[in-house]
Amino acid sequence: MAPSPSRGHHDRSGAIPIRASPCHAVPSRPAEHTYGEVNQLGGVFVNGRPLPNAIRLRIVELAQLGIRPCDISRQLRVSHGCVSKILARYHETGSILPGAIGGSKPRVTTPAVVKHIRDYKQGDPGIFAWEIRDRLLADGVCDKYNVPSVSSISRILRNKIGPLAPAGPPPAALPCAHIYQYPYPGPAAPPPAKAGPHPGDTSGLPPWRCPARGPRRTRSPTSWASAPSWSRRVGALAGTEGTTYPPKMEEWPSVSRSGFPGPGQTVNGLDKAAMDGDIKYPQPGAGLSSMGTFLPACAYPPSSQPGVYGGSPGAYIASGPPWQPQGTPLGHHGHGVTVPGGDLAMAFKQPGREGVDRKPPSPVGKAPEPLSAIHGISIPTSSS
DNA sequence: CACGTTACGGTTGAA
DNA sequence: CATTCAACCGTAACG
Repeated sequence: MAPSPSRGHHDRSGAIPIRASPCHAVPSRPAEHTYGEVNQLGGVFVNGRPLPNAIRLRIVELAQLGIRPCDISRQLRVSHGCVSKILARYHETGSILPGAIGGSKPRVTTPAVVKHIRDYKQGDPGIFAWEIRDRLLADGVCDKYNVPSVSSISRILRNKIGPLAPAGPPPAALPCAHIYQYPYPGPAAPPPAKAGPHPGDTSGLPPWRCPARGPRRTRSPTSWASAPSWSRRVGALAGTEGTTYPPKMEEWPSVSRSGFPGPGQTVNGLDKAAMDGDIKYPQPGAGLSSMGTFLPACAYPPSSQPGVYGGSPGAYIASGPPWQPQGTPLGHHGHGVTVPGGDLAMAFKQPGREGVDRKPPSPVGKAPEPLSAIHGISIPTSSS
């Protein structure tokens, strides 16, 4: 079918000339073991999957240090579009986490909604689905974003209310708004939450922007930002107190949500282990230097993964793009170096830096300080 | 050259 | 259990 129905309107090049992996992994065989592809910058990525939180974090951190997006892009070997997107999101939501992937939107057909539909139907058996929809809106049961589609209502009528069965279980009457509650179950992590979303505390990142709270989106209702609730994977980091992590771990274990542990703490508990994992993830790249060593891995838990970034790092990591120009000097410090995200975060917390951070992409004039001071990253601002 | 935007191919997970 | 669908992803390329 149409590839991207909703999105496009203009067709850029029509056919994508080249895909990311110039050399080996031919796109034609996606599933097998092509878990890593190499982009034009030599960075490794997995098509369809979010970048590791560590990298996302790094992007934001570097930006806060005054590094220009283009330099961040080069340094981390992440496409500038991606850098741009992540930074933009961070500015807007305060979170570096990717949006919730997959699944469905929050169910609009909550018991309460179904109950109302049933009521409407019982009250007027001849009522049309669209009328029900209107009434849901009119009665405030739903708002325009939550209201079930006409087809959904039809289905509900057919499947759940078909025979006009007597009302079922007492649905908690929750106005649509409640649908969007944060379900975070997290038994494991006692949410520091209420405490106070202070900048810098658990969130780790110095929000140079206030934490995303409250309605702020301008995009589609379901988009990431608005995604507070159902996107269980989102929002842990920045400003939000999410704290509960999906047991699935299918996502990124520590780095992200643990939120860059503050100063001196063991990173929440998983740190060590998680870090270990990180260590195994070598980045082909150069610029990352010490960073590179611990970055991504965290994201890809070896064994538990269904198959994705599994097992051998080697498989995932292209040993380096053939065309890879530089041979990083920083290449590898022993793997022991890993500076957990926490360090970086701490670095940020330095007083004084704050002033600078607020800088959006453009103004930045100069990098205030050589990152090297922080973690030995050298920024080739002049590379080109 | 920098960077915002978007087509595209991809993954994910609820329905 | 397999399929469908709609969300998100990052890259590459356009502008």
